[in-house]
Amino acid sequence: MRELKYAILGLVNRSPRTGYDITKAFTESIGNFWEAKHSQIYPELHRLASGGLIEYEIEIQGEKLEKKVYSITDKGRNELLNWLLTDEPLPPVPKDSFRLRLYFSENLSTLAVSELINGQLAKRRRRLEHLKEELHAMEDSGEPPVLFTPEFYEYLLIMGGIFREQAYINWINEVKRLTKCEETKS
Amino acid sequence: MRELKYAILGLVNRSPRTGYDITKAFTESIGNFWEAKHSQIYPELHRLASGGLIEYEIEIQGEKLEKKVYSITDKGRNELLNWLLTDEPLPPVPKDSFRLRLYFSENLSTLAVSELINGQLAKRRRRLEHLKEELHAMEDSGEPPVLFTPEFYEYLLIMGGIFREQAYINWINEVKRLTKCEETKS
DNA sequence: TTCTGCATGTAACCAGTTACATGATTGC
DNA sequence: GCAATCATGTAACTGGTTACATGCAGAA
Repeated sequence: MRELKYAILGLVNRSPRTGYDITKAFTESIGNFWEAKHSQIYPELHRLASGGLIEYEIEIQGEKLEKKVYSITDKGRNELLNWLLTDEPLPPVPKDSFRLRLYFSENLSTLAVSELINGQLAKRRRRLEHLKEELHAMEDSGEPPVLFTPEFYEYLLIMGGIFREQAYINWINEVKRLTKCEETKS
Repeated sequence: MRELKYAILGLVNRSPRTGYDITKAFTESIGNFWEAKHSQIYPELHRLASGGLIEYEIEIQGEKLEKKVYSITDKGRNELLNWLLTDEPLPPVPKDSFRLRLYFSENLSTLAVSELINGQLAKRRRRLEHLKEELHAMEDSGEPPVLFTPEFYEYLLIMGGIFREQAYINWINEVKRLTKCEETKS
């Protein structure tokens, strides 16, 4: 628990950045397995700063726009490393509302079920395509990522998203196959 | 949103049951994609009952133990069907703290990274084995589930869990392969 | 000058967890 | 008699979302 804390520590550990930068990061690569809105991030930054895990300098953009550029402290880096080394039990399975609907589909007509399934399939395919584009963008931009660098781990995590979404799609296809075996059996 | 509501409606729609029964269901098959504790379920049952979506009769167990057996009303069944037919955008990606740790593993030694990875792999394998046992238990107990029955959908959902966990394991194995390519390249 | 993006915050609410609290039943 | 399990609830808290609220900077 308290994992947003470590997500933020990990980001400001890579380089000093503003709350806005951090918010953006959660919509980019890291957003493939952790999301957070600015309304959660700003209060957390205040907590981390008052706990001495990060600190900030005010930078002026243009004439008078103030931005707070946060960087990690030794104490913060310590807590981050500590958390990275802790071994925790598997978290509960992710809640999944498509699965919940399918589970109760005994109440639907076969047509409605197939619409439910095909709708989900289309959305999952779109998500998969986005991830593949991200991966290809990384592969096209110069050398393959050097082992154990941030870019390397980013690459692995995008790959992880692709595996996850591909498996979801494979499962849905299997579901389609099984729900249609009366049609195809004849 | 408000999805616990529909999970409960779906269950009491299958057959009348107590809060305790519902709680148990969330630790069994449905627990592979939705979890809830009794402390969340009882208040929700009160809300659903006062909204007229379910109703209960008090049954006496033994001498004086009262249990409330809830059943669905027409209004409740209607809302359930309605929800089953609604099409919603994909929910945000599930939060995943192993992925978060791996993402920031640039701060770990290669040994620590491999411990992190192997620890996760072992836990995922155990979860996968449980799911496979559930599936085999279903397959062994008599006929294959009849299409479009609750048992059929339960079967599909356990299969879905297996696909999900298997993909996670496949990804971790790929990560292992990539993080060891210096060793194996020579 | 107008629109998009940069930048920071708070308040109210909702979902979910942990802990507290109690008591009956059944099988050994 | 004791332990496991059946049975139902509440309170305090944490994490996260939605909505409210404001204002500057840079580019067209």
